[in-house]
Amino acid sequence: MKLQQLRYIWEVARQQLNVSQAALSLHTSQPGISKQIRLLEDELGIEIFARSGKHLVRITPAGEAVLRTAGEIIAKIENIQAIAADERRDEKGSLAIATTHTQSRYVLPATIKNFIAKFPEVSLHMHQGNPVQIGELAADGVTDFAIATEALETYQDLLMMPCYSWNRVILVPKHHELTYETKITIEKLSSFKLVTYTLGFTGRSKLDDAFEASGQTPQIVFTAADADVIKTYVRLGLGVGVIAKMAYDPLLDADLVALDASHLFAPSITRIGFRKDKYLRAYMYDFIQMFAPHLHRQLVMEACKTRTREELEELFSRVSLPQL
Amino acid sequence: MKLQQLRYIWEVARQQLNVSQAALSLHTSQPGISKQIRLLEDELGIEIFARSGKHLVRITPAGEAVLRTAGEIIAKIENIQAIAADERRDEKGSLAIATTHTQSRYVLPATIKNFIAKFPEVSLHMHQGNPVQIGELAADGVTDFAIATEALETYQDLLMMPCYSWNRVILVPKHHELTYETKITIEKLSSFKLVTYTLGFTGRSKLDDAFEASGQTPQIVFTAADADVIKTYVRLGLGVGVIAKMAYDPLLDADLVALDASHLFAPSITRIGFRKDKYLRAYMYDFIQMFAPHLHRQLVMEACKTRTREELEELFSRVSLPQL
DNA sequence: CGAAGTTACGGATGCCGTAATGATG
DNA sequence: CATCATTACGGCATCCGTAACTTCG
Repeated sequence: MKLQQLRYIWEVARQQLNVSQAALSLHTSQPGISKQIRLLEDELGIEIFARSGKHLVRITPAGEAVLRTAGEIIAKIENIQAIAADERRDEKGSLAIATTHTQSRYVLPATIKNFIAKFPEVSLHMHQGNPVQIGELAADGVTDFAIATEALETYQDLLMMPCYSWNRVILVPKHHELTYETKITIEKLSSFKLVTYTLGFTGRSKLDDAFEASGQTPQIVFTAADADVIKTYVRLGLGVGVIAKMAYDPLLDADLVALDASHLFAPSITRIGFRKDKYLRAYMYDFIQMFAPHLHRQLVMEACKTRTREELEELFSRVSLPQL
Repeated sequence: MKLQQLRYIWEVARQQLNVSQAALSLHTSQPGISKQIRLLEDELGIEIFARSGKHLVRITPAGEAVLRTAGEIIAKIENIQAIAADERRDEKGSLAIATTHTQSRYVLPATIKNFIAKFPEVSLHMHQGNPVQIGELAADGVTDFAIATEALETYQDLLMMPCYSWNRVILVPKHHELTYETKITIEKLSSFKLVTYTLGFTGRSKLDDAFEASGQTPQIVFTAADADVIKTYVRLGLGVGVIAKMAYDPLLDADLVALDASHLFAPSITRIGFRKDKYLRAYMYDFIQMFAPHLHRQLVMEACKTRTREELEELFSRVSLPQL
């Protein structure tokens, strides 16, 4: 069994069983991969991929188990390389982040600006997706970090740490009637057509919860995965926008008015996470702290030592989160 | 980086940095290992072993981290092979058990007899040692299982499951005055010279606890790691023996009398354990159940899923242990 | 018939073992 | 001086890439 072979089967699985695609992404030849997979299967005496004629059509049950283990091995190999690079005080490296539009467009730019100033030799790779994809990317070891607000509890393998708490603003054109309200209520808001995030994005669930709790049914006429699209439709007069506060840019969005809605919705918490068995390069700890100042190296290391969600929550219960 | 190189550094570390020894144990040549270690260190750009001249004298701090990770990788490679062997329904394999003299001499023979009858193609390897060594052997992946009564709580990486509960007998020559006592007390026992287990072996701590609790100081004149030695000295008239009940053989020890001492000491629990990240072959599940019938495959799998000691204890709190 | 996987084959890399050399205590 | 690690070197396996072939949709 060779490491290459494990990388090959892993990449083939990642590329939906397309060997040619895997060859491209690994910068090698298709026949080489094909052959090595065959050799590995022969050595193990089992089929990892089920074939229909010459095509790989699915992963066998045993293959599932082998691939999972192979993924863990590959991650640990990368850990060894990272340990060595840290020991060498090598400033070069890469940082791959999976996150949502909201984060990469509105929150991360400031952090990343500082980060590249301090670590000019680290190459950055942003992967955008919905929270489920983000979780998978980090859990599969494709990215170093996942940053998102929703749906990240579901990944057993990810260690998630709270970064900041935030709430929403109501976005309306200038002189909209809501701008004259002294205190907007959920009931009042229910009477308007709303434009907000798609289900599963950027704390959308808390918004639904608030309406549900007050017994109102919101008139949501349009949803989008990112605030830029929402703003566009608010400008078109489609309805009242409800977006994350950090997604309102006072300069670029000067034509719109943002009304604070913290009293209407429960705050959401944005988290950063990574695989539990991941070795973090020194600059990765720095990145985390630049993004969330309370997450200093010491605290992150302690979080890594926790075994259960309860312990983890207890650890962070003593930490006060920044409010956005 | 190659898997061989990881195996090499791992074995060198295991052999107290003796490359020649590692070469022997890996059935290869010393220069080959030497060279591959150098190549790996060059590739990583760090030293894994610190050298004084040409001798490896210690492991560098970075080397510690690399070696730990290498050990995990090697274990996972073995897991892949085990998954494949199970899938092939291969009855061949090996089972390495680290345990104490008490277990291998008195308790395991029955289990092993059944096991080899059912799995004649599995080769068995017994490693004997003190509880600390036993824990290390299993934690390092040298053996599949650790079976012992003491000191196994300390290994974070091992999943320990209770097998049976047992207590002690007092061992005396025939017609010894204790054989005429209707109910032996701790106080009475304190008045005799005692021969029992060495500290750290076979539930010795419970024995000390019982004397401590009653404010007595036992007169322990001789200790040994195994009951055979203890019996020998009881036969010599050195003192009264206190051994595990299962170590008394009515046939072979017919010249001695075993007096039940369950009322004097708290019961001890013997446990079986293995590395948490270990894949268990089908026959390993069978072995566990042959040794401890309540530990059926389903239960062991559930135990593997627990994350904390509390969860684990809760799982087993509902299970009644056999009493020996 | 085009896309994708397998077979065939030649070249080059590199791993392993033997033998010789160099340190170490 | 005996033990142990490193260097030197030759043979052999094997891994890779190109080219040709085959199969499936």
